[in-house]
Amino acid sequence: MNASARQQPMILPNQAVRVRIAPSPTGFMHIGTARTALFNYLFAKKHGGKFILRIEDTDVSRSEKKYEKDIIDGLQWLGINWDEGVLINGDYGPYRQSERLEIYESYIKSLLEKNHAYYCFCAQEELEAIKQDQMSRGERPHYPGRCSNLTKEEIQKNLKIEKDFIIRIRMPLKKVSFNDLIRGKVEFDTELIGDVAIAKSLNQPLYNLAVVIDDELMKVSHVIRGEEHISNTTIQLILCEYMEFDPPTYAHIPLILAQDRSKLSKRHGAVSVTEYRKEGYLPEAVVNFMVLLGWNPGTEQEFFTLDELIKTFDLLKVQKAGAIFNPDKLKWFNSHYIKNKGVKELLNLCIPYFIQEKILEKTTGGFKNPKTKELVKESELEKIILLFKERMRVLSEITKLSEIFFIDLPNYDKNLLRWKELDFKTIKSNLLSIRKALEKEDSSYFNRDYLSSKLSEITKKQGVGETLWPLRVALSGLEASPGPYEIMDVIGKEKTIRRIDHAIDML
RNA sequence: GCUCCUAUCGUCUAGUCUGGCCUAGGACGUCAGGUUCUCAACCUGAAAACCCGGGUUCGAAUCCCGGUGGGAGCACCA
Repeated sequence: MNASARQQPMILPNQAVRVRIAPSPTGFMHIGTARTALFNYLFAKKHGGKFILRIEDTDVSRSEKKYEKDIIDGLQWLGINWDEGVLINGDYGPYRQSERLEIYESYIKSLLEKNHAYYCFCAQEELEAIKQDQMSRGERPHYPGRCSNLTKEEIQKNLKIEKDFIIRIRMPLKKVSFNDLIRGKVEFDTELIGDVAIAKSLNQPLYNLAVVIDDELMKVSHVIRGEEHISNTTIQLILCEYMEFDPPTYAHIPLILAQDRSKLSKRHGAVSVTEYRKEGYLPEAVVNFMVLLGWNPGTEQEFFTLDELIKTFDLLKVQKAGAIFNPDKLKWFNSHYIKNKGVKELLNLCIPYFIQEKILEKTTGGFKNPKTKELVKESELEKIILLFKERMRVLSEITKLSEIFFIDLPNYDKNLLRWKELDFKTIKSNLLSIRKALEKEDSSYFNRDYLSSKLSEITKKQGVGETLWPLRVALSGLEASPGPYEIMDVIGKEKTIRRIDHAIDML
């Protein structure tokens, strides 16, 4: 590939940009599909074009409504909104292939009439055997063309006895090339492909046929899709030729790879957008992360809003090699966006996790702790959120992190109260003096800054680590937690004293 | 196996078209230090790459040739 090949005109003259994402609802939306959708969306918006969502559900046995819903929900959640397509409609619908069957039928008939396609009555098992044989001889497996020259009578006879058939394209022998926006000139020899199947019956098109017809009818100008479709392009180009369609401009984007460099799939863990959403990733983070897999603006900017991306995105700067999915970087983006959220918004995002883990229960006025039966004020929850804003990488972590605020007394080994080599006697007396000082304070003054200044003298006298470590452990029961003043601020005077007493009792 | 695509730190990448500003820049991660009662956050620093071999040139990550590695596709799935 040379650079000059990439300097193709991006937009054909006098042609409106119309792109699409065409997922098949056979599984939860893959992160790769989401990224392809994003690239299409950005390209459309950048060029003032339209972005279409088309559902490719021609395979009835594998398609399910719940997956279609997942795809729709996922795109909406990410903020990748389509201008035309399912749910929205438009001038070129319907946008579900299963609702376009009669459209395909006329094209299939016409291909048959023009002898560009033919009926094939070969049995599947037979074909499978041929394929195995070809593979063993080191050939690329392809249909040998046995039914390509059946007479009209033979065909009629077979149809009459209702012999199973499929429809194959009559592949011309030639070299087919196209100019890929990302890869430059790509060339294939049709001989290696053979007469592939394009329909299961007159109104059951297969993928290659259906895409071509829909892209034509929906006036799709640019097909931006995953690299795995490069070899399909040849078949689609021939179909365009046969049906006298003007083919779209192609751009094949690199794949998202797993750690082992193979195509990212379910066996590698979470691959669906829904999974990330459930775990508590923010859509901003997912979008920001995805766009940088295989593309970058050439500047050192790392954080982008969708609007900034629309301005900056450039298809020609998309990488050609696959990009490994790096979960650490996704988390890093996520924690960045969490840190930049307002408390109220963040709280609302976290509440479902509290409820799911049965830490909070909805009541008429607000929330209640189902274990202690206490009411939990929103202001208290906000304080908690504030404490963990910089500590959580994904929202679901909030429940585990904030556990100590929803229990009666922490449970821990008394050795944890030990600061360095300090003996239990000193620890006990240090805690006692703190307790004494706190006892005098009015509970309404129990906030972090006030307490910190009030206790600073004792702390200095007894030693900072010598005082604060046991105090913090007494309050949290944890080796790592927010600071003692912060905890006291949240739990208030009464609970603070109780937890300190609990520690003293243990010693 | 065959066809196509592809190649800069462990990972995402800048730089390649238009050779010198590259003793190769940034980010994630890792490590060390600072801050600090702990953790996180934050700050500072470090280690870390031009796939290999030839050629062209005063000069190559960048241009040319030849290897090698990696990936995808090869369905009556999409």
